[in-house]
Amino acid sequence: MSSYLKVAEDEGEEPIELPSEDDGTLLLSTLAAQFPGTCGLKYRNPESKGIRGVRLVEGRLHPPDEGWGQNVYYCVFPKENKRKSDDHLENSTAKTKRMETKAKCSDLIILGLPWKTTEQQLREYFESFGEVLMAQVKKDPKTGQSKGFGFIRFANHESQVRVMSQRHLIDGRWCDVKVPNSKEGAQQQVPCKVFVGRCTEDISADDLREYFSKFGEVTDVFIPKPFRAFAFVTFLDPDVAQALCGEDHIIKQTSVHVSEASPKTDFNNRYNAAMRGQRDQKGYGGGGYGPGGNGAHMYHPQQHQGNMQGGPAPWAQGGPANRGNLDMPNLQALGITGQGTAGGGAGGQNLTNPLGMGLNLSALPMNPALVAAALNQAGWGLIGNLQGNQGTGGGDAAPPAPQYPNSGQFGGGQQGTAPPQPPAAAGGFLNWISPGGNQTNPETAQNNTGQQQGPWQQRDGGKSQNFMKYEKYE
DNA sequence: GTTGAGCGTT
Repeated sequence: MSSYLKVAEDEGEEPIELPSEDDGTLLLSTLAAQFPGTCGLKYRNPESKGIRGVRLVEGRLHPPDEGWGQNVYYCVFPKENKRKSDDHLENSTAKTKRMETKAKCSDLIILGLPWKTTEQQLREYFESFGEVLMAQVKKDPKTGQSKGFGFIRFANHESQVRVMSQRHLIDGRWCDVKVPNSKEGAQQQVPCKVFVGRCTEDISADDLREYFSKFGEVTDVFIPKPFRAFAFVTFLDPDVAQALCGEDHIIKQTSVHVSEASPKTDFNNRYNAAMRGQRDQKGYGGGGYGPGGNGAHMYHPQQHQGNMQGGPAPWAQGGPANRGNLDMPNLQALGITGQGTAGGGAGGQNLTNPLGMGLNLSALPMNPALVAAALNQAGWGLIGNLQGNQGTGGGDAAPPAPQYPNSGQFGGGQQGTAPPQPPAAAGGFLNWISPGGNQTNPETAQNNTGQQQGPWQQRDGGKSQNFMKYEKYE
């Protein structure tokens, strides 16, 4: 049984009660679900009056010796520390940091916003990830009704990268953040997402997440409703996703088949079919990840060069890449659209990856040190989890004791059935948490109830045919 | 029953 501890964003703020795991620890992911961007906890020691930090090991926050007690714990945000530590960064970190600040930000689209979320709320939510230059909620000009999506722009690219690599619980709904379609070269390439076919109805999102977590951190599971015998699983690391493609896996005694997740519109499918086998002539900056780049498998061999100077890094050996031999990060999906100007003159770069040697994001899950450097400010707790997950290396090595960074749902098993929709509590974020501390797992809610979809069905009326923007590719 | 929902008056 989990107990609850009080956590507030800062002193003077109202605490939220968060559930601890059976072992008494608090998952950083549980914390981050309520306080995005948090990297740790601190509290004021009642005896010494001093501020104490909470031990964080592999994504789990450990209670003080005397237990969580009635203390109110406060979130630690990376930005707070940044100013002080900036000048004392180790070289490698400092370099990474400089590079990151050179990468340009682009607008990001936020999909799935609650109708009631305002621009101010949107801004406030994302400010915990970094300076927000712009926040918009798109509305019907006549009625003022939100269209359920919006845009933000960060000042720092690191914030953008961070925000794009996870989903966001905003006002009780899970929202996706992506580079908008309208941005050049922003097609989702090198999918972190795989298609899982031949699913049976008794395979839940949790089952999929649990099963696939042994290969790498799973950032999302999507099961279309009504049941259609397939699902999508998204990994943090595109290498992991790629490596699994083509394989059969047995989940709950069912053989499921993993393959590439293809773009979802009819147009895109037609487009892919048309482009397959052709060389990409334009629009994809050197070819590669574009649907027409290299046949069904979107990796372009040349693109390895940028990352492969002198061969793979030792820590990469035997990693998931071993099965797919794929080293390119999902740069574009992370919003690195080719505008960056990473310093240094390493060879082997190419047009598609101007950041080349600098920011090998695909390495993140396998190289905690680089993770630490690249996501330094984030804290994230990924670090511990990634360390755990890298055990996938060596091909058939026994999976590490799995960490489940995103939920706490495994600690508690099938905890709670979510309400069909979070209550539209009045005002403010997080009010959907019932006062009794009766938290549900919104992710489970979204993926398992099949009803959470809320306003989505009504949003488009099935008339979205925004194909015009693709004309340039024909 | 093997491909998902949503993309910007500037």
